[in-house]
Amino acid sequence: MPELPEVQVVINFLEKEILNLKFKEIEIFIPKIIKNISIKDFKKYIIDSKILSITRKGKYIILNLNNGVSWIVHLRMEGKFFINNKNEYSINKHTVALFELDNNKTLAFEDTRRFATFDIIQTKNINSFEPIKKLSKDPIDESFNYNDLFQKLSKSNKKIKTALLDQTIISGIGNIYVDEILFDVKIHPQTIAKKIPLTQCEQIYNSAKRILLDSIKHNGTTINSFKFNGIETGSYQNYLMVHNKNIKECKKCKNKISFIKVNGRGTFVCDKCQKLF
DNA sequence: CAGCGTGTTGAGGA
DNA sequence: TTCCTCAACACGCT
Repeated sequence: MPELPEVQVVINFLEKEILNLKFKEIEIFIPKIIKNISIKDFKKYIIDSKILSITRKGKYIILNLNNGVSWIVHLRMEGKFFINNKNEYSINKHTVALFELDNNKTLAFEDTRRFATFDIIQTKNINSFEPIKKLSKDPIDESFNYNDLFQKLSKSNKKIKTALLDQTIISGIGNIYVDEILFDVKIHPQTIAKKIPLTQCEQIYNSAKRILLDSIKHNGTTINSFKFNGIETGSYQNYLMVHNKNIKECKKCKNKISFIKVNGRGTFVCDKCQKLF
């Protein structure tokens, strides 16, 4: 499900539903999701704590609690939250965890492929938590600077698509939006990153920002599984220009859209519109 | 039945 | 050492 827009939509939903509530009982069905702490301590830190704020770093969701601790969630491929009235959620084989809240509702977490992660860290140490420490800024961050992006890309021998998926170069972008961004700026995904000039880096930044914000406005993209209760399913899939197997020809030049592999990732590209540098 | 996938990491190679 | 690639993670869908 999740790249930056989908993660932000999940956060917007959670903010509306669970801000200022307290966690009560917790059941963990798939223990391996909790990475850096025991189940016992995970429960100890979360039970009876109040959710003060929910923030995002790249694709990480960070729930800040009133005991100085933060619960960090990464949805990876298929992590999903569900909010229900108490006793109305039915536990199934994909249920990872079930949290009882102090307003007679429950927060459930499901993950079909079991790649999602939970971590617990002191809020003041969030930025030294290794996976977050390594993240670069995302394109909707006000302080994002495309000169910095240019500096990083100009040192990289990776293909531009691979570089833009590297969360230490720029965060928040995944396999769908990277294809959309590169189509928008007319750059072929196999272009070597260091060959891209500053002016194109500025365009990449502008496109990325516009596309990600636009997608958030449409509640994200639903290809297979991005849906959860309490919010209408995203609709940005209707606005995608290339990354969708139903798009057979280029919306700009009518050329056939190619499907290639770039570093093992399925990639949609218009060979006519997108220039290889 | 085989192949594929919206993400990330660690092992192994250059 | 540093940079890069690719398999692995786990499971449902085509």
